Order: sequence, then structure tokens, then C-alpha cells
Amino acid sequence: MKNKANRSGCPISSMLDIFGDKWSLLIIRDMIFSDKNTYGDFLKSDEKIATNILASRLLVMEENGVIKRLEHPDSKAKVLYVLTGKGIDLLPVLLEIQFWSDKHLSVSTEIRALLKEAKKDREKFIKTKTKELKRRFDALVILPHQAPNS
Amino acid sequence: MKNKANRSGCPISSMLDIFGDKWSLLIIRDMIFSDKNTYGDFLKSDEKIATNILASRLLVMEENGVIKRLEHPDSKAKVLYVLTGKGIDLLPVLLEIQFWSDKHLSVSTEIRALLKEAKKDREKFIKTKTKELKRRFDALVILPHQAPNS
DNA sequence: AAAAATCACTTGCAAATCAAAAGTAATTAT
DNA sequence: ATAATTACTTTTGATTTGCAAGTGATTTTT
Repeated sequence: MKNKANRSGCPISSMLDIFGDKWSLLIIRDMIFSDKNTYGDFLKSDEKIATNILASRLLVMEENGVIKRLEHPDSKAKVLYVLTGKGIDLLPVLLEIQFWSDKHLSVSTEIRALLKEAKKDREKFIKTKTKELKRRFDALVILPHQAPNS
Repeated sequence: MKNKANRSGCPISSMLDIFGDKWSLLIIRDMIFSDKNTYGDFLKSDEKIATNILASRLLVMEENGVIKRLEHPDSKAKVLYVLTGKGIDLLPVLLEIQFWSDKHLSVSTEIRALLKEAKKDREKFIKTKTKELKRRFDALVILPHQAPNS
């Protein structure tokens, strides 16, 4: 997996160099909205990502500082993937994508309800969710260093 | 070029079924921020899209009602591509992508200035720009029906 | 303690997609 | 009439994807 050369100085183009495919943002979605954080979790999603693609995307996102690989507190066989601040900051992007889809494509009524809520006070929703995510991942980053069995 | 089957009911996934690649959003970017609206215009962009890819992406976006193909008022040899309302509504998505890149990747100082301006009053910027785009494209949609040489 | 299951991957291969270059057909300019 | 522009299409080879089948380390079950 090569490191993608910036195709141009354009901020949109640079972002697409990392996320311009059908899968990367779905992994971020799973981490933000569905509390998923292991390889196996991501495989279980509705879109059925292939194992090699998943491994490759996780690597690219790790190389770009969007996610971090940690040892899982429950088991040495597992790997814990957490979002960094850079990753958490994708929340507004994912929100706007959802608002667009809500307006122009067909979206289930339950998701529509959640989006309506988020749209009502966008800023507050983002701030609250961001804090929640930071708390969640900070806890996971720190925990593993406290020896679990001694 | 097949019509993409929705991989799932997820709004993010559905949006990525249309725009999940390295090029489509760059074409939208060019139409929104650089006033480009012909095949030749898009080819001239810094990222150097291949002609076959460009043709394919334009078709997919047209099929999805994001852009419209019109006869160019200046020449029968040209095709005029304009954004529909659905396409114009991608502005907030592109803005958030740029805000993210501005914060987490390196961005030129001139673009940074424009983004700072946009961020200062996001809502107003979106409203103003949206109106401008609607005006611009409405004019183009209507003009060609007034016989140019008779 | 041995066997089965889980977990996070890797490998191999066929199919799809992409990129670069050249070609085409319809205008338009000289 | 000739050359240039414009919007593509076609061809070819390289890259990426998706699927199925491993692999090796751990963990759970018996």
C-alpha cells in the first residue's frame, strides 16, 4: 500500500486522496455512530466489505493519523481501533453527507428522525457528540497501560 | 455504465454509491468554485482526469440528477454542464471537507483565507453562494431556448 | 490438556476499473 | 478547403477489487 501523493494543493483533492473510495468513510461511520472498534465489528456491517480491502483501508487511515491501533483490553487476539482527534473531526463531514442524502435520496424513517434532531441544533449536536467520542476513546487509550492482571 | 444498486439503506453508503471515488466531487468542486462547465474545462484541472473517466463520471452524475447536459449557447460543438439543485446542495459537504482539510492537512494561504471567511458565517455563506449558483444555472437553462440566430 | 473456535489478517486469482494514448466525428475558425 | 477545437470512444496494459481459501496467534470449550 503506497502513500498517496497529493494530486494537487486543493483541500478537497487532498481529502479524497485518503477517503475517496466507497469504504473508508463507512468504517469511520461505524466507529462514530455504531461504536464499532474491531476488525470483526467492521466485517459485520451491512455493506459486507472484503477482508483484504478492510485491512488495506485500516492501514491507510492509520498511516494518515485518522485512527490508532491499540491492544484490546479484553483479549490479546483482538485489536482495538480508535479514532484520533483528526478522525473524530470527520463528524461534520459525515453529518452533511447524511443531510444531503436525507434531502435527495431515500432514507429510513428512523435515521431521518435522528438527522432531524441533529439538524435542529447542529452546533450543539456536533459539540456534544465530539466530546462523547473524545471521552470514549481517551478512556480506551489510557486503560491498556494499567496492567490488567498482576 | 450500470446504475449502482444501493448497498444498504444507509445515507452515507448511498451517497458514496454515487460520489465514492477520487474524481466526482472534484468535478462538482470545479462547477461550484471555478465556474467550469464544459468537458474541456474539467480536463484542464490540476488533477488531470483521464478523458474516459471524465465521460463516465459525467454520465453517472447526470443519471443521478446531480448535473444536466445542455447545449452550449456559444457553440454547437460544446456541451454545457450545469448543476441541478441536487448538485448545488453538495456545497455544505464540500465546505466541511475543506474545513477538515484546512485543520488537519496543509492548505495554501489563499484558500485558507477564503475558508476562514466562509467559516465566520457559515450559514450566510452557504445561502449566498447557493443563490448565486441557482441564478447562474437558471440563466443558462433558460437562455438556449431563445433562438440565438434567426 | 487437546480440540474447536475466534480473531486479525494474507494470499491467490478472476473480474472490474483505471490511466494513457490514440482515434473519431461533429462543429468552428482561417 | 484545411486546420483546429470539442466531446467524446476505443484500445491496451496496469492497478484495484471482490471472493474464497488459507494462516498463525490466541481463547474457549470439552
